[in-house]
Order: sequence, then C-alpha cells, then structure tokens
Amino acid sequence: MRERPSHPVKSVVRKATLAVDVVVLSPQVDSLAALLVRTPPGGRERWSLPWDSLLSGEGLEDAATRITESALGAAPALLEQVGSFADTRRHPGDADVSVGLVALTPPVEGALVAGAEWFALSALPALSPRHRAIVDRATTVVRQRVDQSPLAFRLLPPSFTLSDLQGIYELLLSRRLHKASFRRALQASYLVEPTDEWRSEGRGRPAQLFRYAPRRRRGARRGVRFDLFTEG
Amino acid sequence: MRERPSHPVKSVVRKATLAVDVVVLSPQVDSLAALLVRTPPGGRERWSLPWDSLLSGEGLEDAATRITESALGAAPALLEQVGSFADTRRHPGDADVSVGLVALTPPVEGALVAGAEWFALSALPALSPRHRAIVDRATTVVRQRVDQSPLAFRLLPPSFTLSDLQGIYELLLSRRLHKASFRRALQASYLVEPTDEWRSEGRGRPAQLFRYAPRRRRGARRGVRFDLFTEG
DNA sequence: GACATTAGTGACGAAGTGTTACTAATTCGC
DNA sequence: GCGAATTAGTAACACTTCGTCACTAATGTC
Repeated sequence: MRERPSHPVKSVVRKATLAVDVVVLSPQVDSLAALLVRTPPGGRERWSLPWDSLLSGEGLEDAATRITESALGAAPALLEQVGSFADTRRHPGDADVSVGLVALTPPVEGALVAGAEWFALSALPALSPRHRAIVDRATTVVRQRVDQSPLAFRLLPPSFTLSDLQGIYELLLSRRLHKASFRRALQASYLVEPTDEWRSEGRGRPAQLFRYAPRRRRGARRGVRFDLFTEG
Repeated sequence: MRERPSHPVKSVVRKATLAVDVVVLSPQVDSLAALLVRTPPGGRERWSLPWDSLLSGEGLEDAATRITESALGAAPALLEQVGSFADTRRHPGDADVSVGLVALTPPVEGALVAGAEWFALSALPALSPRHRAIVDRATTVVRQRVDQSPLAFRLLPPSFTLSDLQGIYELLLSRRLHKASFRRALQASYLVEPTDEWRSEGRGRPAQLFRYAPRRRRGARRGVRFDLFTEG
C-alpha cells in the first residue's frame, strides 16, 4: 500500500508543455475537408493542424477560436473537445500534452490565410503521429455526436435545402441515407422550419429553403438501447 | 527559446501547470458514489477528487490508473476521459489545466487508503469549483455513453443477475426502467450469456447469474435519429 | 397453506423505420 | 412546343421495435 504524506507537504503541480490542436472541418464539393497549415522548413512533415500554446489565463475554447481565426480568417461556428493526448506520439512542436478540438464552419467566402489549405479528410498529407491521432479521434467524435448535437447545421449557411442537409449528414456519417426516412425523422424532431424562399439549382425542381430553428420537445424518455458496442 | 539557425524563430511551446483529476465511481447501496480524498489542512475545501501531476513520459490513462490506485488501493475497471478544463475555476492545486477522467470500479473488497472515502454523488461535500465541474461533466458523459460502451458491466462483479444490471443502469441514468423492455433489449444485444449458477437473496425467487460476453453483432445501420438535442 | 416478494415471460397495441412507388416542378435537347 | 432527364417531395405498406400489462415461477415468512 502506498502512503500519503500525512502532512502539509503541499505537492507542487509540475509543468508540462501544452498545445491546443484544432481540426477545422468544412464541407467541400463532395467530401469533408480539414484545414492544414504549412509548417516551417526543417520539420518532419510539411503540413500540420493549426495549433498553438495556451496563453496565460486563456480558456481552451478561447484558444481554439483564436487558432482557428489565425488559419481560417474567421471564427468557427461550433467547437467541441475531442480528447487530450499525452502519449509518446510526436507532436510537431514536441508538446508533452495536446488538447484536441474540432471546429466546424460552413464554406467560407473570404480567402484563407497564407499557408493554409483545405484537404479532403480522405486524402490528407502526412501529419505528425499525434496530429494524425487527433484527426482520427475528431472524425470518430463527430460521427458519434452527430445526432445528439446540431453539428450538421454548423456546416451549412443559415438557410439550406433538405437535400443539402441530408448531404451533410451523409458526409459526416460517410454512408447514404434514405430520403423519405431522413425527412420523416427530421419532421418529427422539430429542428427546422421552412422559410418562404426556394432555390433553383439549375436542373430539377426547385427546393424549399429551411432554417435551423429547434423547438423544445418533450423529453424522449426511451429505454436503454445497448447500441453500437461495435467499437469501429 | 529554441532556435533553428537561419530560419524564422520556431514558436516555443509554453509550459503550464497540469493536473490529472479522476472521478472514481462505484455503486453503493442505493446510489452511485465517488471517491474523495481528504485535503491537507490549509486548503479551502476539506475534500477533493484524487489528482496529481502528470509524471514525465506518462500517458494520461497511466496517470489516472496510478492516481486511482493511490486512493482506492486497486486499479479501475475502466477509464474514460471526460474533458479538459482550463478556465478560471479554481483547482485545489491551482493547476492551469486539468484533464478529467472517470474511473469505474465494482464495489471493492479491501479497505480504502487512509484519508479516502466514498460519498454518494447526490450528497458530495464542497469541492473546488473546478473539481465540481469535472464531477458534473463526468456524470453527463457517463449518462451519454452508457449505451455505447460497456460502462455498466464495469460496475459489477464478473457474474451478476439481470436485476443487478438493471439496477446499475437505473443508477447511471437515474430513472426507472421497465423490466420486460430492458430484458428484451438486452437479449437482442447479445451482450451477456447465462451461467449455470443461481443466486438466492433471501426472499423471492432465485435469479440466474449472467456474465458479460459480448458477441459481435452485424452493424445496426439505422438512419439518423435527431436524438436528444435537449441539452439537459 | 396464504401471502409477500422477487424473477422471468408472453402478448397486444402503438410508435417507429425501411422501402417502394408515386407526384411535382424545373432544365435540356431537339 | 414537347418529351426526357433531373431533382424535390410525399403517401402508403410491411415490418420491426417499444412500452405496457398481465401473467407464471420460485422462494421466504407468518
């Protein structure tokens, strides 16, 4: 049995080098894309996630917002933590500890900051092992939370068609969804409301535009589901 | 400051004081309980979560295991990260950054380490604001993951009755479940298998003992559910 | 033996889900 | 102009899942 000092030896909190690493995601033409920044010459990889140290007194989400702005030129629409990492996988700045966050943003109009570029998630360049792990964790977390958090709506402009929305869900889950089922479930959820605008994309029938307008629903109160213990 | 000759100054990763804070949970008589340790005299609160700094080269889960052992006298059955915290809420060791983890353990036989004690989650003593936030986050995370991860089974001994299991789910979700529905869903999940032992608790019909023995199921592949956007 | 107590199951109606097949409104090619 | 192609949107059916009720089963207590 280990012994605790029975006395006021106030233990000192050790210091560690700490990085905040952000996976900025946005929908591209036909895939989800992550924003990477070019690394200074001399590093092992040419690209990395946007990252920085935590400034003193700064919260994690504040730092992630600042880091996103410095690479994207705009603040993200939503931030979520995806986990912390302190194992031996190498960080581009050799940080002892990384806090990983995922930032979501709809397609951005303005130009990116110099040195930043979008890469499809399925075609990322080489990243440091820790950054690679953070990206993988981010995609897992996004997939897990997509139906408990309005993630998909943060990847779209304020008004969107239901086909747009379904497309985002399909990107996030990387599988096809059935149109009728998707709309019926959406209807039942009271998450969107129709606007009186319609959009014509060229061919095909014009689509009605909707906006995200969640109404408080009475609690679901479902039983346990013993869902996907399938650790994918 | 580290410099690379002939090149732009490589930004230095700042140091921060870092703590690993563990919420150790175990089922007590009729509630979930968290393990707290007595703080050295002089602090603002008399109790805190078990915590420590990260030793150099140590992974977060390794640290959490070590910290749990030092308060519980045994390793936890399961660990999960619940989030990191760097806001202004006070930590008992004034750490800049906390990484919070939740540790699950079935009722432990041996004695606790001196200075450690179980408290029902619903009747915790005063904790530092950051520790309070970590506990709250831990209960939320546990509730969210209870049907995606075999959390409940880690709070039980290797063999258990289905009523035991249902009781754990009710503790974790803090609501009553219906017996028939619970068993039907469990049946469909192929997560447990019966042993040939039975347990008689005194009154009532004896119950068959089961063990956790998940069989790989074919993927569920359900549509999107637009579930609980009800941020509790 | 009557009763209380806990374990375990069958079955019914309601709600939810996957799918097919349809109608609607537009552009394109001719 | 007109049919084919294309995209949007919906009705309806079969089937599954879920909440609930009502029951049977096996033990201890009096």
